[in-house]
Amino acid sequence: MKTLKYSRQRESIKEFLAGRKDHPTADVVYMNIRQLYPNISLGTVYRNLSLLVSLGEIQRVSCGDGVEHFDPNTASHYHFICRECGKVQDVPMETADHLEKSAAERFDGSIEGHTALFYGVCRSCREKIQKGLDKGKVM
Amino acid sequence: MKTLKYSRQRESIKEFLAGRKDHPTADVVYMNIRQLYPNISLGTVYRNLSLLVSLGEIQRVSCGDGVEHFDPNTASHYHFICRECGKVQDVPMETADHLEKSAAERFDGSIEGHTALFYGVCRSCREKIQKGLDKGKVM
DNA sequence: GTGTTTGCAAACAATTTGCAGAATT
DNA sequence: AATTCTGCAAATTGTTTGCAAACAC
Repeated sequence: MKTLKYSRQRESIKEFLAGRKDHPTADVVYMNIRQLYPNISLGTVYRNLSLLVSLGEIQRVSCGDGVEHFDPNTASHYHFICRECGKVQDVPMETADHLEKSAAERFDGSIEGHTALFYGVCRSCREKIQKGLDKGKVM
Repeated sequence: MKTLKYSRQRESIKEFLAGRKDHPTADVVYMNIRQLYPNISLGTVYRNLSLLVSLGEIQRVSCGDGVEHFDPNTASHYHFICRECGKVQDVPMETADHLEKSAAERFDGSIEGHTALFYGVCRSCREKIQKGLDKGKVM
């Protein structure tokens, strides 16, 4: 049988994620936790993130950028990825569950759920681009 | 300047993809093209797939299974991934573009597009499960 | 003490890249 | 002849795993 034992590393990973509004990658988690526990290893971060996902305490978010992101909110919701900085954030809107009905009508298999990903440019990147263009046009 | 030269390998990759209703991975493309051109290398397959994507002739589809899939249909549409066999297919329904308006109202950044991914069990896996047969992963 | 978790390094899987030779124009 | 494309192998990147020591209960 497998009981769960306390680990300060795991605790701090949970805390760190909970304190973010975006959804960092394992490496970003690692870089940050290292401030507090300089000896933590990347393997431990990966192991704990996977454990937390399978415990249902956090959610793994894949968005096609080749890296997994982690979200402390396990409720079903939509995400946004910025094509400039790659940051992944929540989109605070209702999920369109009626889409699953439409899909089921037109698809020959059972639909169990869906995800949606919006992409574009986030606010801070939009601002940076505007400033960068202005400064860049110094001829 | 970079002109494009003919290559039978690239042609056969395009043909192979066009003849599939599902969206294979680079490795599956490789395995299949190898029947025709036994000396083709995986690197060439990857290079051509990337080239075709950047030419806008095919589409790259990421669906969180850790491998990229390739779709000969470049129009915006939704996908389905089977949690049993991993096969990725199209869902022939209209895209819900009004979602982008909703998202834009609630999100502080510019929304340029969206994708949706449905998941569940495809027909052939459902049948196999009912029969109790073994199932292999087809990516 | 028993079982879980850690740090480290090595292993892995998917994809990319450097290079010399082959193919296309 | 000039470029582009290929096959091969090595390199990269993100993630997982084996193991002995450290930690929690």
